[in-house]
Amino acid sequence: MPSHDDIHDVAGLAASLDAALAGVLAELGVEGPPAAAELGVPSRREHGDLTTNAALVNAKRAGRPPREIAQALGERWSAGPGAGACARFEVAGPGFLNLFLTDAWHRGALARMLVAGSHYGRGALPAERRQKVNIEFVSVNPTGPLHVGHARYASYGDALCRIFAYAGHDVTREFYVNDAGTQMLRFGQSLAARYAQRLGADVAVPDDGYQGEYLLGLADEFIAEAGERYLEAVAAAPDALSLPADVVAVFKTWGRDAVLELFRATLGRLRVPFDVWAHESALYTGGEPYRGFAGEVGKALADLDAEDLLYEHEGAVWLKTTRFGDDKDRVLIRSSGEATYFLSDIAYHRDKMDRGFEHMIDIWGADHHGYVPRMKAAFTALPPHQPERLELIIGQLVNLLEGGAAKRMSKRRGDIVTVDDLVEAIGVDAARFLLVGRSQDTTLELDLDLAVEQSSQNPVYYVQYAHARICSVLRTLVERGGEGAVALVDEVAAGARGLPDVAVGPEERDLIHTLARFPDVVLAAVEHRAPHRVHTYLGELAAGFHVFYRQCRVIVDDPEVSVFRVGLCRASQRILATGLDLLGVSAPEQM
RNA sequence: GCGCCUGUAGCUCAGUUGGAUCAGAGCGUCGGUCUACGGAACCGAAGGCCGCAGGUUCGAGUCCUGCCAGGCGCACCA
Repeated sequence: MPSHDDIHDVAGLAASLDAALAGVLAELGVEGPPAAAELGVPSRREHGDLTTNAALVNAKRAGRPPREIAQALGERWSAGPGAGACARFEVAGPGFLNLFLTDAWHRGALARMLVAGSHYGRGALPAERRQKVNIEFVSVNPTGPLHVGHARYASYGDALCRIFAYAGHDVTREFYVNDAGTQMLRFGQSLAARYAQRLGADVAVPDDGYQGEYLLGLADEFIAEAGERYLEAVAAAPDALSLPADVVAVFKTWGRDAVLELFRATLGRLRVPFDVWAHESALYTGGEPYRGFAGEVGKALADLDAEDLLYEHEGAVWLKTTRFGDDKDRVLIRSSGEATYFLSDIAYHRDKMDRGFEHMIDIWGADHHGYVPRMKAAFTALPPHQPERLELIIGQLVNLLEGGAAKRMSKRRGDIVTVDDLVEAIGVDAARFLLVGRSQDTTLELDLDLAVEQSSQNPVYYVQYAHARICSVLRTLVERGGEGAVALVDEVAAGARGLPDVAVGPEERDLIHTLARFPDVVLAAVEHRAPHRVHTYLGELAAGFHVFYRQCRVIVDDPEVSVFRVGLCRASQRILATGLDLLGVSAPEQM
């Protein structure tokens, strides 16, 4: 929906400047297209409404002083495509071109935003850059409740998905369930032990099992469903570790499904939905076995064998990951005959490629970053050998403080602060805004006591307040008989007319500039995989609105001024709501 | 020892991927503002050699190198 042919949005204006620049350079006899320049809103009002470094960037190739090129560009643009938009221009500093735009341009820009409504900036990604993308995140093994660390990745990943989709990508959100392997075995054994304990038998939870109390609750649920049917079998074993596989399997499977239900509920409360729940265990079933493994795992082994990348050593089967930059080769099949986690992970990514994703993103915690080189190597080893299609994003950890001291969490000890605890304490909106407010590259300091104590001054309320305030103003306007102004703005939004011909004041101008940046912010957030940019932007937009609001009354006698300001309110309201939604935060109409 | 991330105001963090007073925001502290549409707001002050030292160029918080400090990793665990 983005049209780059209208000068009343920044992208369109940039295109018209590019055209003028090309003309200037052509006159100077420069071959080829101009170097990419930046067009942005300067931080200082004196520097105009928009400013570009186009002359600076192209001066070297043109062999002329930057200021001279800027002057020529300004003249050519203001006389040509910029005729109605340019009030005046200025060549500044080493060669910046500062553009001072007319009130008419600002009104036009605002009108365009109103027409776009809650879709302003949607589809900002050019068609050729849109892809079918799979984003996998959280992906924790289903052995216990989600903790605040997971909440960060969940919030980050979900926001990234929303922003990708908004910008134009076709996004699939995926949760990989690690329900095979040793950890699940321990989990099943632990649950069996708790089950027996609840029924009066003396079976200990394995030392390296899951000690958390939540297992008692799960055991009770299990008893409610299955009764004492398995008590004899469990109590007969000398200890939980030596339980027969078929008995453990019952607890493993039931427990997994129960925990996954908890995940769904918790993530649902956090507003983090998933399209696909991919089970590791499912990778081992179906089709003809290869090297003793069926399903996707067998296919992966066959593929790697065909590339001549497997070998046996000390009873284990290894993959030559060193061929692709890893420090050492890695085991795929242990000497015991069991698959490693690495093997199923390879099979899993192979399957993702099979499912036709052009681009795949995995979001991992920093504690897994040592795993990156081997995963990259394995992915490169698999046909069609396109490592750039797999992107591994490493998110830094959450540092939990309690009483000013670092708190260490351990799921096996059962000593954790859960996502539900956090949401219960400060609410979903505050939690999500907090968790997604910082770059994923930096460790997040989370002082729970402080978060609870200060939740009422969480920055999220500043942004939400701006939205609620606008809703309130518009309500009041209607109550006082101002439906006419609202109706006129509706007509502008429908594209039926323009905004009235009023002068645009400095605060109004600033607010329009900020609003106009939104599509660029969305693009930058996609480009850098950085939802926190939307977070930062929303703070600036809310501030800009509050300043405008303080200075400019919306409900005034002059109907034209009123309509224009209602338009400004409406556009701000829409963009605030859209931006908040991209972060999974609500935009309340009153607080 | 090797690898990844981080080091900006008292605290928590931005800084549009090299641009102009670029030293920024929020919180905290101190002081102001509206008898009008929501004061969860607005305005102002104090507070920083952007970890340290070199380098690259018209120009560096941003890029390169070397140190220093913190976090996280370096399994036939996941």
